[in-house]
Amino acid sequence: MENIAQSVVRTRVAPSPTGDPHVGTAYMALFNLVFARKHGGQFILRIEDTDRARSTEGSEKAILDSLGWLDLQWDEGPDVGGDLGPYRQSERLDIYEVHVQKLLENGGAYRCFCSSERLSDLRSEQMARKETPRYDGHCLSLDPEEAEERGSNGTPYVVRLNVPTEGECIFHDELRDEIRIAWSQVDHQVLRKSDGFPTYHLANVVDDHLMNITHVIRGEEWINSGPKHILLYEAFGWEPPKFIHLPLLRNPDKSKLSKRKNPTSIFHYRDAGFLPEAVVNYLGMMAYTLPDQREIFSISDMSETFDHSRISLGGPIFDVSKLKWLNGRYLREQLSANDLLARLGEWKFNDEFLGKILPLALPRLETFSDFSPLASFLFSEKVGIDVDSISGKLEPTDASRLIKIAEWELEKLREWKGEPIGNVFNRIAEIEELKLKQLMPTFFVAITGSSVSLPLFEAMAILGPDLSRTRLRLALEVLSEAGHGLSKKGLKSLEKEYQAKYGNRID
RNA sequence: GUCCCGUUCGUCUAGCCAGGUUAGGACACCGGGUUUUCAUCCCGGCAACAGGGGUUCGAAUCCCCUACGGGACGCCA
Repeated sequence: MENIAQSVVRTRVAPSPTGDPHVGTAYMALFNLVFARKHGGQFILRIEDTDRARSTEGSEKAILDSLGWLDLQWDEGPDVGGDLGPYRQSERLDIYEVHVQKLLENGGAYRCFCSSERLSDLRSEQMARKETPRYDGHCLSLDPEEAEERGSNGTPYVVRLNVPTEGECIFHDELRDEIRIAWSQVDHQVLRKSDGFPTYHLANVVDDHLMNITHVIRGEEWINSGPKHILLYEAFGWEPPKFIHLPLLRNPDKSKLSKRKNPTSIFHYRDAGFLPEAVVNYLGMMAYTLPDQREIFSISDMSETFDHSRISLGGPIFDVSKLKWLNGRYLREQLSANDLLARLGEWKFNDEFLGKILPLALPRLETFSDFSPLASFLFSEKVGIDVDSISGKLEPTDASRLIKIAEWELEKLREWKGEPIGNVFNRIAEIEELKLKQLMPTFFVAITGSSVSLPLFEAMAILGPDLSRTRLRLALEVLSEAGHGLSKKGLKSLEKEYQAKYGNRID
């Protein structure tokens, strides 16, 4: 504790802008934030957008917006700036380049010219021999000068970490004490890809050091990469930060929390009508209790009393029913009727949101009182459905298949708007050789809970991707409970079929 | 498969580090009360130290083994 007080504590959360803003990111951000606040330090937000195939601007904005919605305020970041920026890794390429050169010079890393074919052959050979797949050090034996020349001639190459062949890496985790991993277990990690971008490992270590991060609080999934990071700190002659690895949030089946099994997008909870303070409070309850065991607490309550040694290490299951109870307490105990009005206004009862619905509803109205039944599904988390209505004009098992396919196709959508959503269904109808009229009743009911409703594509656009996905999942559950679901085998063959007809799925 | 991390009610957890508790609280669930209904609220109930070996007068707590769960093994992060 004493050495924590001596230097200024700095923590960070470093999400990569791919896909939806994840509750796991918020969970990590919260613990980093309260740790920094407790010790009078700073909390930094850094965007790790080194995967140029998957990173998107939209996703970065979503991260900023969602963490902002939760009131997890960062002291430095890409939007607010700071003295040690830039805070977006894609803007720091020259910095990484300098450091890569340093490693190349001091032998901490080496150039590797192996083709991806050779690498994948190597991998399959190793798998066949039941060995752990890893790089065999082929290019390590290259003469460095010769390698440098080949590189400057334009031959594509990657830069790999030079890992000791013997001994073990010992490092400390503040919650687990000593962790020992044999160097023989550590792969010669690629540090710079052939496109010139750094990988996570390099960028992360360089940035954490240059941004004076004192405590790296991150998910348990990183423990095995610890040796790579320690090795990099050593190669640069830097003192490593302290590490705190938090247990991972889990699905009810105990696997790592994933959107396949649970709503993981922060926006899902916003759109489904949760209060940000309740969501944060719940996240704080995962793996942690305040010293006095309070259940209702704010970020500042948690900051004032935070003690990282109270973190429990079993992976907590993200259980929505307790979150709902907690949200209910916030609603009932913290809000007056007037507050509630204001909050409902912030949520969906405002001109902007209603304004999107009204043009769709207007042609379908005879009286005002027709409006609410038409639009109520946009204000609900889920809708009431049964097997018959869900099946529509399809056989129930076909409905299951098609809903699954739609889920996968919808995930590919970059822009969640009516027209592209419509295109998805048109494409499915075409490929499956169905008329849209046969296909759509199922989706109408799944999304709106009724066959009398607003135009579906526009309605889905308004509902948002997260709630739409939840409804499709619910429909699948209803079908499955009635015995019309997809078996494990069926799902596998569907995936193959899907890949053949529609192309690869994305994550 | 190899390595790493973990394991207290169905779930979140307290207790463990500094061995002695009827193993406590909360969610969920069940029952009762209040409420014109429902919800809230109140009362009650259910339910756990993964297993086996040590150490000790005494183990949820310290040590070892086993089992189980999870994670990592990418030019993803």
